[in-house]
Amino acid sequence: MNEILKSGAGGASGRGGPTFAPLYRQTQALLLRSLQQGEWKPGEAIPSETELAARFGVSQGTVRKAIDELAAGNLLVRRQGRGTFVASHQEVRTQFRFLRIRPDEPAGDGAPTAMPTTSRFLDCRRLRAPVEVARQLQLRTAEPVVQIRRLLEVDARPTVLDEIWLPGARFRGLSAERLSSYSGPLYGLFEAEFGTRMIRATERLKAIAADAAVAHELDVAEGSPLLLVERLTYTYEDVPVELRRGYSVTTHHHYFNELI
Amino acid sequence: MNEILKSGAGGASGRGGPTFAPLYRQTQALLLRSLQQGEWKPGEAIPSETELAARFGVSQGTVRKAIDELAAGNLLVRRQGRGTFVASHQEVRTQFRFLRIRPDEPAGDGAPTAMPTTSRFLDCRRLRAPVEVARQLQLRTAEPVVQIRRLLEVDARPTVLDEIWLPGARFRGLSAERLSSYSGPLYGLFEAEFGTRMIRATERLKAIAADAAVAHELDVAEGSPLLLVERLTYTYEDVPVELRRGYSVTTHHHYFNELI
DNA sequence: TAGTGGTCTAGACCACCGT
DNA sequence: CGGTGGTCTAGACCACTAA
Repeated sequence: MNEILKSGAGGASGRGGPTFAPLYRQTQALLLRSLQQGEWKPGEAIPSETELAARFGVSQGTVRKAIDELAAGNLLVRRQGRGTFVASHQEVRTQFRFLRIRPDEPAGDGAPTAMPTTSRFLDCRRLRAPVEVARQLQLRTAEPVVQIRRLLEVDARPTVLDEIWLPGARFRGLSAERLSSYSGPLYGLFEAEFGTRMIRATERLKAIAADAAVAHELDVAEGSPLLLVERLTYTYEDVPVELRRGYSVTTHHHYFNELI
Repeated sequence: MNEILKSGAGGASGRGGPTFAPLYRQTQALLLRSLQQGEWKPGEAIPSETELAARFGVSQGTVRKAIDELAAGNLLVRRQGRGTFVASHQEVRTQFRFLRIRPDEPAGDGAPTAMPTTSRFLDCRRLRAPVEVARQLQLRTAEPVVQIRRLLEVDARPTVLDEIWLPGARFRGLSAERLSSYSGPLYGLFEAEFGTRMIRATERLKAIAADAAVAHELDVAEGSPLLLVERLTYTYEDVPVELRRGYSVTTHHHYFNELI
């Protein structure tokens, strides 16, 4: 199981020839491979820094730097005195990393404390991917996809109508029953049941006028301004695995963002 | 000019008594103080790591870690072989850190290449702070503030109407002439002419219906859905120094965000 | 008490930059 | 070439956690 690092591995430079990646990046790549292959599952501890240093034949400091960056990217979580763990969407800390809709009043800038959110599934169907969905998910048109629609109620108000598209091949057993029998974050289900961990996402926001169908679901007047959040979510190696369109009522809520 | 660090300085713990901050955090605090006091101006190089290590009486590795975090927070910029520089809003890299509106089509996820943006100033007035503005800027109601209104045109389309509020005391000589005679990013002017550097910002986004006045400026129909971006910008030590309300037309543009 | 991550050091060497 | 940041190491000690 030991891996040997040599100068001369991986890395890509600007022009032509391949360059040499620093040891800590090679170490990082090996860790990423193990994570992707599921050697350690979400929530589990990875080996200690000393152990990894021995395995990879580098110093502890080098392993440390490799882990540092993975922890910064929310792939790993360090806990002093306990170890380093594979991040999981089932944990509370990670809960609000991807949900940026907040009630207007209470919390200042920090994460909302106990925001009573319930998710109601409307339907879950298997379809052939429309052109635009296929393009964004990097599938061929008409490849099988799963479409989920659900309503998020925050503070007992219907607030977000989500329309979620997933590659059919990757989410084979996904069904309406499976969804409604599961409580907890959707991404938690995905990582536990389908081995697909959402790593990062890009979002595009627009203001649009509610059409009749959406207005009805959200209990607002047709033509009301809605916040449209289009999200593309990626798993390891920058593979897009979820397209999501969220239609949000922002009369008592807002989308929160921090620029650093 | 030398500073001596001892165990026992700064830092705040959960309960009661003060705790000891690690050396690299104390170093960071000293660097921050120098930055805030303008010992090194935006765009200038700070002393080398070795030099700082000697000045603060710590090892180079400790200075390095202190700088690492400041660089991660975009306060400093490292350039291999050249030195470490105070970040500046006058540079091109920093340009799009705070402007998240992008044209729909061209660029993928990367920063837009040569997005033709022109800023037209509508007015610049000195007023007494309305309640809500005062609250957010942590001023007393009716304290003097500067209000700037401007129109951003992207790709020759009127796209964002900005309404900017600044504390009057901090921006004393700011006037319409000063603004129109200055080309370049607003934050560049603020840091160069008023010694106030914008460090981070929080934004709250909503979808709203355009009222008559805003609709007229943006050349859209009254009631059209607009993206409202309310930004609170902070300088050193988390002091809020700018409140901005941006009304964006998102028919051909969107607000881009990345979740990590 | 043993094991983990967190801090700190000193020193070596490399990669890059300007002169 | 000299100076800068970037990498890597080995070892010491601290702080926290769990058994």
